[in-house]
Amino acid sequence: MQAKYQKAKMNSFIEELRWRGMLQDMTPEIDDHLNKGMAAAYLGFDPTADSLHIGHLVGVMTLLHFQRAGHKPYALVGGATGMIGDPSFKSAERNLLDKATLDHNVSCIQNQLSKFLDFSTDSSNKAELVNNYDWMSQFSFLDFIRDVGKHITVNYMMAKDSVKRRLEEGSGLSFTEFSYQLIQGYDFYHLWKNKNCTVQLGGSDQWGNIVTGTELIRRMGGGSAYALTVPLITKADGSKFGKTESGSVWLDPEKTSPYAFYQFWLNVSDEDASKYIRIFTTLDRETIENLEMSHQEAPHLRLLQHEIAKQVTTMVHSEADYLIAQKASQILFGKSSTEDLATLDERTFLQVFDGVPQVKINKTQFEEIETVLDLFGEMTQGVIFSSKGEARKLIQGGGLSINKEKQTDPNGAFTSQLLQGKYLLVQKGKKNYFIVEVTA
RNA sequence: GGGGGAAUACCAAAGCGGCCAACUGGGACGGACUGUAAAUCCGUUGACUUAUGUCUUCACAGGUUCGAAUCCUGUUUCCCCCA
Repeated sequence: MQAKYQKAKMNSFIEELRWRGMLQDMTPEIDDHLNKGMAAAYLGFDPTADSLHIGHLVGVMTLLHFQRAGHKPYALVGGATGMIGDPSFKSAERNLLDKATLDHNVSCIQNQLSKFLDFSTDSSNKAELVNNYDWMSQFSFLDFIRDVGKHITVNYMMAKDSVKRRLEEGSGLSFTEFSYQLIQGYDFYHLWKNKNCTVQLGGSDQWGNIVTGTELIRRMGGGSAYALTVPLITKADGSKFGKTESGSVWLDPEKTSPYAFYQFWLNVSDEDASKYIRIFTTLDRETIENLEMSHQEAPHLRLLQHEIAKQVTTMVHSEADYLIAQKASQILFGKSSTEDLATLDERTFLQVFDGVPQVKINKTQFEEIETVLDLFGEMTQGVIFSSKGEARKLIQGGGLSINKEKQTDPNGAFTSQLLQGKYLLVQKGKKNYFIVEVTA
């Protein structure tokens, strides 16, 4: 009875990915293999920055589903491969990072990963973190060339799409990047040999590298291993997923505030929402399908977006951060008043307006302000408006608010009070915010 | 090398010597509407303490004229045709 249940559960991994639209490709006998019992799989993360961004979340979710199906996930952070640079679908040779930066990045990323998977010591399928620098750094070049390089032909390596493309474009490819697939392939072999890791998961751009790994395992160890890839995330309008005007959406709250993170998901388009809720949340199929039906009935409520934003923000940050972000969003975008704005504490206020342009003025200047327009003269040095005329026009057009209060008369008396005793929130149009900080 | 044409605001593109800070379209920004969306409608788009006012602008430098984006001369750049 127990065995039967286990079996159904194991198999569910592929089924799970399939209905979530997270299955791009897999090697033939993988489902039989997973049905036999607990298997181990790994998925690699490139330490190109000191934080993961939401693109990496797809890999994280893949590992998470794998673990939930009763298997053992390894999250590999590429301390060694990061030194080489993966040429897959990159148009140009990459810059190399120095060792110190890489070390820093590796530890930051490991730290982030530890949040998502179950690393507790009592379960047999607990997640583990590995770093390929641990085994690659001791490998001498001669040994590597003899023991690994001998098993794979250059013809085979050049046939890979990722390499072929670079050769055809004529942009060239250094030997360093060319050898990347061998290193990654060897990682797979190493984990297979020492950790009984038989599956490698990855984005569809990793297919070539993963297959080099299964090939190495076959030739060097006479064993079999499997590959499974997930599709690259796309957006309905064709633009790149995971980018905003201000750059990548990071998981590190220092780089992308929880509020901005929450906003990113809230602003997902209707076309993408169904896809993303399957990929980025662990909600079950029934719940998602019900939400979709409700969404179709009342699209303006954007239930899907709200749910994605809630789930993902809570998972990546915390419930408290989610609640703050939600409250801040209501204040900023709902019908709110100066009083609502004043209820935000300073920390939240600064978090919400993280990255918003700021101008400092001193107390004397502040006291000299008589009309609304005075604030936008030399005092704020063209940060908010390039000229007073521009400010005047916008005010007359009804597009300026201070502390959420619409200003309609440029020459009217300036009556706004400071928030937290030192801030003024200037809103130019709907989404352009500026903070004026009054210093002592 | 010879001949012809063009240079106007973010882009495109109008512009009888006075009524030109310069038609119009796009873009951008703002407002209304809305779902922090799309579509639509409206407004702004040289600067100035908003004034039916002043100043600086139509490749650059000069000139004609009471008055020049508009006419003349030179310079630069671009396009086309002939070699």
